[in-house]
Amino acid sequence: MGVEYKAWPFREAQGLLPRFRQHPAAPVAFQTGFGPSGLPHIGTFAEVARTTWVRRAFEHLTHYPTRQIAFSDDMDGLRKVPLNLPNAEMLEAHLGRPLCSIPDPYGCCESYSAHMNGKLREFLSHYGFNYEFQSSNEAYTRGDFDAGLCILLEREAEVKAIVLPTLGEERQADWSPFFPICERCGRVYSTRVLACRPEEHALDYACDRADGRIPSCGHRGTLPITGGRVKVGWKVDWALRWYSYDIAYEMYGKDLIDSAKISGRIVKLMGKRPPHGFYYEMFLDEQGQKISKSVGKGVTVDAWIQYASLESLLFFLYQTPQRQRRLYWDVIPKSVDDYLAELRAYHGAPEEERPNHAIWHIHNMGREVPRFDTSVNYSLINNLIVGIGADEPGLIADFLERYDPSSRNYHATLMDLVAKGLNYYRDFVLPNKHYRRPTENEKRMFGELRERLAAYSGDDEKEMQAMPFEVARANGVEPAALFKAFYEVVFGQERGPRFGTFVKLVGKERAMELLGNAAS
RNA sequence: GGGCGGGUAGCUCAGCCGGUAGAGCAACGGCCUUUUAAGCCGUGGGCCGAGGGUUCGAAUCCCUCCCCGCUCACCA
Repeated sequence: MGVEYKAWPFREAQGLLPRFRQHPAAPVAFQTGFGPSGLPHIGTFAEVARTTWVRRAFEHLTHYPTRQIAFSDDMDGLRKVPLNLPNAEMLEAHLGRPLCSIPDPYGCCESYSAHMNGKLREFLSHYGFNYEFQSSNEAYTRGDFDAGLCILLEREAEVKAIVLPTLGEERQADWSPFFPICERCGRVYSTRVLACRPEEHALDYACDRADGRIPSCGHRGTLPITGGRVKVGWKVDWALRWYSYDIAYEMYGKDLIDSAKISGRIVKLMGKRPPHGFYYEMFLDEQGQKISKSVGKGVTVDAWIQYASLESLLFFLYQTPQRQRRLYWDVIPKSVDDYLAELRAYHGAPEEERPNHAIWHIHNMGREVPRFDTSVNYSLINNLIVGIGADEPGLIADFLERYDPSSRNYHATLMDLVAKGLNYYRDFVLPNKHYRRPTENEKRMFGELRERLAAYSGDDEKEMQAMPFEVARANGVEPAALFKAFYEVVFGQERGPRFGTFVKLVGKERAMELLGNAAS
């Protein structure tokens, strides 16, 4: 191929090329992970989106078939009860059991993890991602991992040699790559491996490792390692997935860099090559803290969608994944306008340059790129909303379409921007306004202004503009003081739109209503 | 302590496969036949964290150091 694209998804895809000198026999597998102990959050969304971009870039370069797996770790045990879930007492009783064998705290699905998995699938499908869902529990039970498990059992000592040095002294004593699920009490975090029996593909264990709130039942027994009766621990589990599904690509947060290294060594030990890795930086909240998974702090996908388009979120997520960035409400307006600016620029870019644009990646490899050739943008809309203090979308749109007639060609998009701008205004601008009560003198002037407006039959901007001046002079007050009072009382801000323009825009009736309220 | 990222205008950041700095907001000034501006036009403002190196030339590449943040060292 002649062109070298420098956009990061292409750099990633290019890193993958040396693995496939020949056309691969099976679709090239890209994977994302999901921990179903909580609801899917924006990090999960970001990971799936970014992986999709790399996948598409790879397809663009090679035309090889690919697949994307969303893998859910639903065999993991519950170590502590999340704060944001109902039925905490019930969950407490199931600590240490795999998520897939704990009842749904919401009571609607067949298990805890089934609920979370359902949410994930709903979430990803709703936003149009292409992926195959894979449950860890189903994979274990079905035997997807059996071959890999047998290799791990044979080479248990070597796996230990890799993992033990990374553990604390205390854990080293009884740590094993294998976590048997106790046949009697069903817990996975209370067991301890006593002996491995590689020739029988089995191991001996004891359920006597009570830890904190996780009890043990004291049972001792022997279990085959296959068929989902035994799972493997974290880094080993990751390696096992890579091994069993021939994962070629997986990205992860920078907190997992060390884990990925360990897992890579394990998968090599098993005889396969680790996937091409890529780590991304974490998003920070307003205070510069990592966005929490369990506590509903920070921006969620659904919340973003209320204030701006999905595309603007994707645009945000596309930018510099390896740089730490703040993800907070105040980044939304800028992101929307940056996105719209890119959208305008995109159509003017030469064909061969387009794959370097975020727009190309966001809109299905440049196949479905909308147009938005108008100067209207989100900040204009927000300013307008603040300026006229109106909450009628039609009114705002009217003004915009007069302001720039070309915006009429994008009416639907415009209305969406307006609706979302109004949401943003309501939730983030309005709470910061400080309305004050008018003085008696000001009330009287508002009343007089209202009467003048009522007595006037035309709708000439200049004539209406003259009214506040007349009222102010008649009361021996500086016009500036009256304007200021008007803005502070009606808009909750020191400044506002030109009076005549404002009345013309919102209509005399509405203006009189506002003045009437202010005067009472 | 290890790993990762950042330190550029008052604030938030872009620029970083080298050619003497940009945007948005804020500030200031001006404009729409009257003093009010959602809007428009314009202005000011930065030894680009510190030092050294490579180069004709470095915010941009290399080295050292300082500061800030995140993250792993317990668990998946």
